[in-house]
Amino acid sequence: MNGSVKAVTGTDARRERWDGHRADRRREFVEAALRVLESGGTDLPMEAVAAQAGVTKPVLYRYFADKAALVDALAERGSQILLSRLMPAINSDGPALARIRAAVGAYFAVIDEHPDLYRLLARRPGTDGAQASTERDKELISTTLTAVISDALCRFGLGSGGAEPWAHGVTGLVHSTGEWWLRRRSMSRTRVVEYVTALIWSAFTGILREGGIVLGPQDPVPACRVPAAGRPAGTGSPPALDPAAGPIPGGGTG
Amino acid sequence: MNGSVKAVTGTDARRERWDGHRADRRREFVEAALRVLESGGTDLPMEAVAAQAGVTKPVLYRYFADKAALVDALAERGSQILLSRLMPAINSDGPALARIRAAVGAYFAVIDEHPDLYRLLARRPGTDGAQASTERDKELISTTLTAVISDALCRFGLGSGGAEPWAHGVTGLVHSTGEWWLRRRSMSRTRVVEYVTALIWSAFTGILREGGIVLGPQDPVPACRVPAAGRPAGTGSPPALDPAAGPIPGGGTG
DNA sequence: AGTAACTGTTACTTCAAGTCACATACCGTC
DNA sequence: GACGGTATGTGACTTGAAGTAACAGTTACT
Repeated sequence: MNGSVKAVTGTDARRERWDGHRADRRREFVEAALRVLESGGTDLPMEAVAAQAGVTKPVLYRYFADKAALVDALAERGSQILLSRLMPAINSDGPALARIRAAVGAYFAVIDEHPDLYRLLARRPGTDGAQASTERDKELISTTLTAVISDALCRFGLGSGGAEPWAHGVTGLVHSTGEWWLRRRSMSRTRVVEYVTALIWSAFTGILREGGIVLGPQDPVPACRVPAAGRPAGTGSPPALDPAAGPIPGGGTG
Repeated sequence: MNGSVKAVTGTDARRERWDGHRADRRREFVEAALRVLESGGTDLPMEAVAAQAGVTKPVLYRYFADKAALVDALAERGSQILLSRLMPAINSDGPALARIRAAVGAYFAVIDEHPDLYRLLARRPGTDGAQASTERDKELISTTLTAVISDALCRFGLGSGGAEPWAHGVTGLVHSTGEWWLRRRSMSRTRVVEYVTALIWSAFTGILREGGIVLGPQDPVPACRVPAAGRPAGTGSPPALDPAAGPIPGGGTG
């Protein structure tokens, strides 16, 4: 009889049996790596990861070409964790300020829960240098933020040329403050969050104000529909801040 | 006769002969390392540095305990280069906006000239982790900025409690945008500088505005006298941005 | 039974960091 | 002029982690 898979699909079922299994296995190792990070310290020896997963190095190397690949996977995991907390906050309804505060709060909550992962990804060991997947995680976040900012600017009828640099800027702002806070913890989390929120809020409203728009803390902004991934940024010019050096309306004395 | 040093100072002159020589020698190696960075790539093998200096490893190791120490020295050098361009810009006279622009411009000019050094210091290899001189350079810059911001806030009669987180935030803002720009160079330098300046300017004026002070692009701020090193930040609370909402919604506990 | 895909192991190579043992040069002291 | 303290330098080593090679067992489809 031929209930045999081969007869039905035309391929040897011994091949397909394992499809998708790789992904599971990789996840296992990522979990193991996370456990090593939690217990261990700042570095992440491959041997320890393998041991934590209950096997030896060569097995690990069957699923990750090298250490950079593992760290990459960790980065992706980290980004997922972060974005899954960040996006609901950013996309929540409510006034803009509350959303910024929620997003910043979520960010600090995440790094508070996963300090080791954060530190690992912050300064990549293993990712030696330039080309190979340079910081796909931060890039992913910045890209997402680019879309959000770009969207917001468009809604106010402003050029979105600044979206990309500003997204990277804000990402770095939060990131650096986060690193500093983790290192020192010289103030409560709610307090840092409040300070960071104030800074971003000021920056945001200030940019709008340059475009002639005044936004109050309670004013709503239509929720962003985040597009699939960041468009490379639209067009527009940097605001001509300095009335002496160019056009643009009545100096910031609003 | 005894023109001998020992007779005069009480110590063997064979000891003092070398005082201060170490510093010179270390400088030599730092130069060599810079040359390696320029020609080579992203990594910095000790052997290459030694070779570049015309000697072998053990000699290098007589002046630097380990690689981290060398990188530290490079970081210090980098900070010096950066601060020597940054501080005149920040402390120049002229309106606040112009000074911010000059400072941001100086920053980008420096990283444009020393991209490899910048990249090395951005993600420290060798500095394994926690304790040993964690990023003395960025810390130094942030500390200096803390002083500047703190000073500025005081001049406007505002609490300086936010100076430290904001300093780290702004440092990170510029840093991240710089990294992104170096990687991509998708816009001209003057353009990024303008965008970053706009963001910082907005943040700055916004913070002042929360304190009831309106600052225009042309308005001067008394030049900062920068104290020797950053005071640990003063006192004050985060601005209560949201008159309606009391405590924090997002993120959970502090 | 034969075999394609996995499972896993021990033992190796490689490479850079860092150390050891040893040899030489300068120059002030005696 | 011999002595010796501080430097100069080298080649050969050790160590540790990344990554590889060769080999052996298991499962389930053909």
